[in-house]
Amino acid sequence: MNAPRLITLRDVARAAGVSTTTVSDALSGRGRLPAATRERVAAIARDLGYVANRSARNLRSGRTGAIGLYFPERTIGLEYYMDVAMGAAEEALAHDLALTLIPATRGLGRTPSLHLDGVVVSDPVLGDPMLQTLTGLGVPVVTCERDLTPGARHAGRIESDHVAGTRTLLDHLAHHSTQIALLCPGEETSFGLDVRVAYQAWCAETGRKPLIYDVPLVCEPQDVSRAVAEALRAPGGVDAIISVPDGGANSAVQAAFQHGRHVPGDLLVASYVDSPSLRGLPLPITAIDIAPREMGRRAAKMLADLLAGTIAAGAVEVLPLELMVRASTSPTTGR
Amino acid sequence: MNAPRLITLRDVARAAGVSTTTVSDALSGRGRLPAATRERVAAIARDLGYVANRSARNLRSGRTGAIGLYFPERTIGLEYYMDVAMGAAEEALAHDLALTLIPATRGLGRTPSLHLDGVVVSDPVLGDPMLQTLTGLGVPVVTCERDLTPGARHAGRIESDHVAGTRTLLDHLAHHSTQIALLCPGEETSFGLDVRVAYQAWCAETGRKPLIYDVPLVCEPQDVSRAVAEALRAPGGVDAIISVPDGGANSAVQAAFQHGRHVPGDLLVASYVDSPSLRGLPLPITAIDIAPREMGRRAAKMLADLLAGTIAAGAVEVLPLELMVRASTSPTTGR
DNA sequence: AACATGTGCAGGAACGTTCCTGCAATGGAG
DNA sequence: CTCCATTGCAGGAACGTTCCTGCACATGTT
Repeated sequence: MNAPRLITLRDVARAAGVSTTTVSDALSGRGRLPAATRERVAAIARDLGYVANRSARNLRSGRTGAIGLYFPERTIGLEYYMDVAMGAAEEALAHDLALTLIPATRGLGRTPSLHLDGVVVSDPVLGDPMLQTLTGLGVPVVTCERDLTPGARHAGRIESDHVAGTRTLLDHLAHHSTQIALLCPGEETSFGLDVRVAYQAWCAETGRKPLIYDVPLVCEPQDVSRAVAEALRAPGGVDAIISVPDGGANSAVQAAFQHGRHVPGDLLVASYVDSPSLRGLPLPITAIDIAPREMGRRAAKMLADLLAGTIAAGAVEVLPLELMVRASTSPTTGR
Repeated sequence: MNAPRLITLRDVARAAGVSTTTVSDALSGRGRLPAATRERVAAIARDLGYVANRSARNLRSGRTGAIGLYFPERTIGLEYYMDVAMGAAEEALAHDLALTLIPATRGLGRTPSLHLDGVVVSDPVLGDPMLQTLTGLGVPVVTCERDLTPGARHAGRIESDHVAGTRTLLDHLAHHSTQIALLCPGEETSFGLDVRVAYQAWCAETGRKPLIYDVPLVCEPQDVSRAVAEALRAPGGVDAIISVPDGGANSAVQAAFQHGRHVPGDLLVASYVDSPSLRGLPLPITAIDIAPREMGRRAAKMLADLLAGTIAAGAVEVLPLELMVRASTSPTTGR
């Protein structure tokens, strides 16, 4: 029942007739060894089924071998973060790092000690106390999207061009609509802020009146229903609605039905954030694919590169967005 | 920029004028030490801000300090697993364990080495090659729901009584309906199997004809739409539909609308798996709350207890289910 | 007084790596 | 042939913890 006494460096060294130093160097690519020796040792290690003990390696090298992932808790829109998490986990594993989930420590009495080499924060929310905790760890932080906290400086960032994304979506909707309402979370995230600002700028340029309806970041379906009801009462009417949060568009469509509107006949509905649940509905919903899996993947890769010293702190990467046009905004083709 | 040379046991020992052994014993509760000494040492350690080095502890004790979480990849229904993950992460942290996400290693060339003290598998799927990989790690495995693999024996299990849950939901629907269709995934999971079997038994007892329509475990909205269309064509008609997968009920309602049916007026729709997105829709959908967060929490706790030796292998725990009656199955109160 | 028993702690060997240092052998330049 | 640089490897000290062993002292028992 006990662990079957794993193979160590020393075992490999004995089998190869060399020192542990040589084995370590051969496997890691360090030291001055001819290729022949490296290969011979590597072959023996493989045959013996040697796998390096992580705790020993970590102890010696002062690492923990793990990076953390933190994101705000939500009751809807979790598909996005799930994808981010899976992308990050895959990429981390490819770099020999474990991806550790960091729960929001609301109820915990003592602050648990987090032993991590770095942290990925997906969608930092202004005022979230965990942000301070995590940056206080003294390890590199890579954020997905910008951290709006004044003076916040992180080791790296992946971001999407939400200004461009918003404009693309608006331009698309403008083909068949004139009054476009935006159901948007507040300015606690760079995401919400950018979409808002881009929307306002676009409205100003095209001479339209901006119609923004707040929905909370932690957005429940009833919040969307309420916002839709309000939007439909707008003076001058509304002939298109963008629901920004992931998953909100379903509720928006249903709410519109309840108010006697027909999508896409006399009302276009789009989501800003795409998600699998929007794709195959009886009425598929137009959205922007913000590639969450790729987001997680890139963030983990950037963190791994920062830790390896391959890249320097302050890196920023921009992820492309893609507009997915579907039936909910195609009045001519939609039935 | 370098790590600020953390406080070690030796530092505390020097400050307290004792040996490292004494400090280690005092903090861990081992050894023969009077309470006075323990408290004095603990106070000094606290003052110095001592936090134990995990790698060293792990190396010495042969642990990794981390447990893994694995679940099948899905394109819908991720909210459930997200909740499981968060519950598990919280509980793990409370036991000083890190919760590591295990991605399905489809594309990875080499099998990455997983260094874990134990694994939680949420919803083992029959035939999933990862199951073998994970049990092959030689560490305790706790499953959420049963593993249907023949001969599979795991260290522990948390399960829900889906037979009881299914009967409760069916009894509820029977008040206002006679022909109840079931949109159910196959028998690769104990969950799908139990719901199916319970449904068939209930139908036999109540003298009804079972109407089962397969939907894949990895269930896209169009799968649900197709199944609904088929169900509505059933000879003798259908006046209630249960969509088993998380998130599928939304699509079912929409599909029913498209076929000219009114929910809950002339068709009741329920989900088996509850999720936040069902709760606050304009038409809230009846479902069984299977408490995913608690599921994750319990699984992590059981694994931690197994590792600590507090409980013995073979433990099984059953989680209560709760029927959440909402408007989609209340033809009298629903508008 | 002699002896067992228990208490309070210290010493030091591991755990499996990494990496710094050192030393023989080799090879070319003078 | 001598000298120095380079190559190929070995020795061994850390990293910070746990835990086995042992020693001194105190307290009871005959």
